[in-house]
Amino acid sequence: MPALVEATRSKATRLSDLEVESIEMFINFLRLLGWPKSVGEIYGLLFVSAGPLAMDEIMARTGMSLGAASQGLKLLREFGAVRTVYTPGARKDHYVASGELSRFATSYIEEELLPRMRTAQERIQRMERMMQSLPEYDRQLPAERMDRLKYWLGKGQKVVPWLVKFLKL
Amino acid sequence: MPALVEATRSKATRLSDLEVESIEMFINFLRLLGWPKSVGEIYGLLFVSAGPLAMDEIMARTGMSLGAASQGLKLLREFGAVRTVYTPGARKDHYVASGELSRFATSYIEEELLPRMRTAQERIQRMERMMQSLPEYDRQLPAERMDRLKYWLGKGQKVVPWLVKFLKL
DNA sequence: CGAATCTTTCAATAACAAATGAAAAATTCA
DNA sequence: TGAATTTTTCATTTGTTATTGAAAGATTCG
Repeated sequence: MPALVEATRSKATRLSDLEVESIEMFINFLRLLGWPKSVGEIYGLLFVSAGPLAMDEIMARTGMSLGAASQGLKLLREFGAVRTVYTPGARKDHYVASGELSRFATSYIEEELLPRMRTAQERIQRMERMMQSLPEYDRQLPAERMDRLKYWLGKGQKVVPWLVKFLKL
Repeated sequence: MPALVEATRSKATRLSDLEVESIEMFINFLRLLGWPKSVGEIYGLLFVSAGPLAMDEIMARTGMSLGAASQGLKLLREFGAVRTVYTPGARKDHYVASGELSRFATSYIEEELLPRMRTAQERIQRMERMMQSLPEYDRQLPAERMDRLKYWLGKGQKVVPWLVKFLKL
């Protein structure tokens, strides 16, 4: 039996109330950003962990599968929400939660919200061009709504960079 | 054959480029708030519509089912994103898109984000109490992370009401 | 009132997203 | 180098959410 799987079986200690509380909190928050439950589990566990944890420990404690642990950690690493720490004499990677919680919010804004706002901007331009060829009567209402949309998008574009700066500290 | 279904079949005119553009835009935006595609389709269509549309027209134009149209319109009505207008001599309800786009953002903040922040607040208090019983050494790191979380949550709680006010005009 | 029309509901189905775990790839150690 | 260990990948399975459409419910009109 491979060592990793063996460890997973034998080390399956129950989660403490503290860990459960933390995990639930992050599952809920990260779901808001469209992240799967497994990612919340990993981060929540690491958040209240006294020291770095290896992947097999995360698997054992949460009961999640190899693939979910690997992919979740990869994702969290990419977002800078988790990092590996050097552990002398250890072969496995060991992970700690980064304290930079704002990364979750800012990466959401930068990678989800802002791109969509840019796309919307382009769409609006195309739509206004298309509306030129509508008869005056058909143009009226949509044109008013477009104006409101542009106004609101402009607001968003003003507030978002400010918000990012504010969240980053 | 019921009149509604008959109408649905016969009126299935192709969507204009303008309508497609609008629909795609709103599908993308509303997905961000966790709303299903069908809702984006309805709102996007109404947004560029020159006049009120009845449910069967929405079904015919988008090709969506009776149930999806009914449920989507109900949802949009509840959020105040769509409203019915009086149409003399008409039996069917007729819908228009409300110009109040900020409703989407503010309802998301008020109904999704804020409740979770409140829950998090409670969890944090419980977690701090639980951490009392940890040995000093095990408490150190989690305690630091908790401080950062509290700091960040406090920031969020300050900025959100301000943001809501800003978006509401 | 009662027939016709319109709207909502909801059980069944389809579409989609997440989790699993075996196999491949990469890394480490002797 | 090569055996052991660790990590990643990805086809399959499982679970969740959205859509469908028939039936029930509500409304309108004569």
